[in-house]
Amino acid sequence: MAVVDRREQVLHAAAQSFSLFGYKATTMDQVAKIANVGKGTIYTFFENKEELFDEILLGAIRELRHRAEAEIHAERPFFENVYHALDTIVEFREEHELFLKLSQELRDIGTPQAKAALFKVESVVLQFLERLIRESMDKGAIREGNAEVIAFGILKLFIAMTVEWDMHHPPMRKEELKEHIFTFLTQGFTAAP
Amino acid sequence: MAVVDRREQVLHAAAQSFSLFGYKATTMDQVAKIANVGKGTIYTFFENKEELFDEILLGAIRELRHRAEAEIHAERPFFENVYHALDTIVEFREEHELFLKLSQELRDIGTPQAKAALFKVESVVLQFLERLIRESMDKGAIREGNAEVIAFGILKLFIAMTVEWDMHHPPMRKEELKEHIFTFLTQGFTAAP
DNA sequence: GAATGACCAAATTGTATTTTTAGTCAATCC
DNA sequence: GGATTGACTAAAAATACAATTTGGTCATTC
Repeated sequence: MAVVDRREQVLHAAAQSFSLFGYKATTMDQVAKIANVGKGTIYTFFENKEELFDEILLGAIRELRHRAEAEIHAERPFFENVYHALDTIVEFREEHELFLKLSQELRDIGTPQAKAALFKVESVVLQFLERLIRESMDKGAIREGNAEVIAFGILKLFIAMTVEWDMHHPPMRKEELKEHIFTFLTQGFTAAP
Repeated sequence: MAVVDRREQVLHAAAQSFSLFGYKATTMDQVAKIANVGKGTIYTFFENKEELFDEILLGAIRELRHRAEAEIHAERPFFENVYHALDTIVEFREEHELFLKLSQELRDIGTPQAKAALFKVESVVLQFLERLIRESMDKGAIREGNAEVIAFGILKLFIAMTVEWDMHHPPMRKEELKEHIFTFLTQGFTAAP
C-alpha cells in the first residue's frame, strides 16, 4: 500500500460524485479532481465508468442488506421480521443520497444505468425476502407456497402502501401502515366469525 | 340531426386515430380527413384537442366500468367479486387499443396527456373497488377498515402479480394467480393451526 | 347558418456546429 | 522500472438555428 491509498481515494470521490450528481452527470474528470488523482489513475483500478459505478453500487447494496438482516430475529414472528426489514429498507432507500439521485435520474432522463442499478437493488431485496420466506416455511412458521411470487407480492404491496401512496395522499401513520400490512399478511379481510 | 351525423363521424374518427396513434401523434387534420369533414367542423363540436380526447377516453372508461360492474354479484363472496372484476379490468386494459397505445406513449415519450389519462383510469378503478369494499363492509361480509387504503393495496397487489410479474417472468397460470390473491385477501400466511 | 380550408403563431423536428466526455498512451516522476 | 499523469482523440451530447408541422381561427362558400 502506497503512502496514500489511491484506490480508496478514487472510490471515495466516486461515491461522493455519484451520490451528488447521479450516474450521467458524474464525469471521470470530476472524480479524478475530487480524488486528487490523474484521470489515468482511475483506469488502473477500474476498467471503465460503469465498473467504477458498479463498485459504488455494490457497497450501498451491501449496507442495505446488512441493515435489513439486522432486523431479522429468529424468535420474532414472521410478520414482525418482514415488516421491520421492509420498513428499514424503504427508509434507507429514502435516506441514501445515491438511491435518491438514481431514482430522480431515472424519472427525469431515464438513464439506462440508473434503471439497471435500481433493478439490481430490487432484485437483492427480493432475494432477501424470498430467503426469509423460505426459511419461515421450513420452520413451519407460515404456510407453504411459491416463495418467489409471495416475496414479489409482499414487496410490491409494501412499496404501494408507502412510497406510492404518499405520492397522492398525506402519508400514512406508521401504526396504520403496520396494521394494514398485518391484515394482508396474517388474516386477510374475511369477517371475524 | 343532419343527413349524416357529423359529430358522430368526428367521434368515430377520433376514437380510431387516438387508439391507433396515441394522443400526440393524432393530428386534428388527420381526424378531419378520416371523418370526411373540414377541420373547422371539429371545433364546432369540441373546444380543442384535449376535450375531444377526453370524450373518447370517457367512452372507454364507461365501458371499462360497465364490464367491471357486470362481474359483481351480490350473492357471490367478496373475494370472488374482487378477483373477477380485477381480472376483467386488466384484461380489458390489455385488449383495448387505446389503453395499450397510451401506456406505450407514456413509456416512450412521457406525453402528459397520456399520463393524466391513465391516472384517470386508475382513479376510476380505485373508486369502483372502494365502493365494492364499502358495501361489503356494510353487509358485514368483510372486516371494517379504511376502504380507500385497502382498495389501493388490493389494486397494486393485483397489478403486481399480473402486469408487473409478467414483465420479468413467465406469466402465471390463472389458477395460481387466483390462489395467491386469495391467500392475501382471505387468510394471510399464518400457518394452519 | 353550418361547413370549410387557407392561414397564422407556436411548437416541434431536423440539421449543422460546437462543446463535452470516456477512454488512451507517450511522457514524466519517484 | 513500475506507478502516475494529463494532453489528446473519437464519439457523444449539447447548442443554435432553419425548416416543417400542428392546433386553432375565421372570412368565405355552400
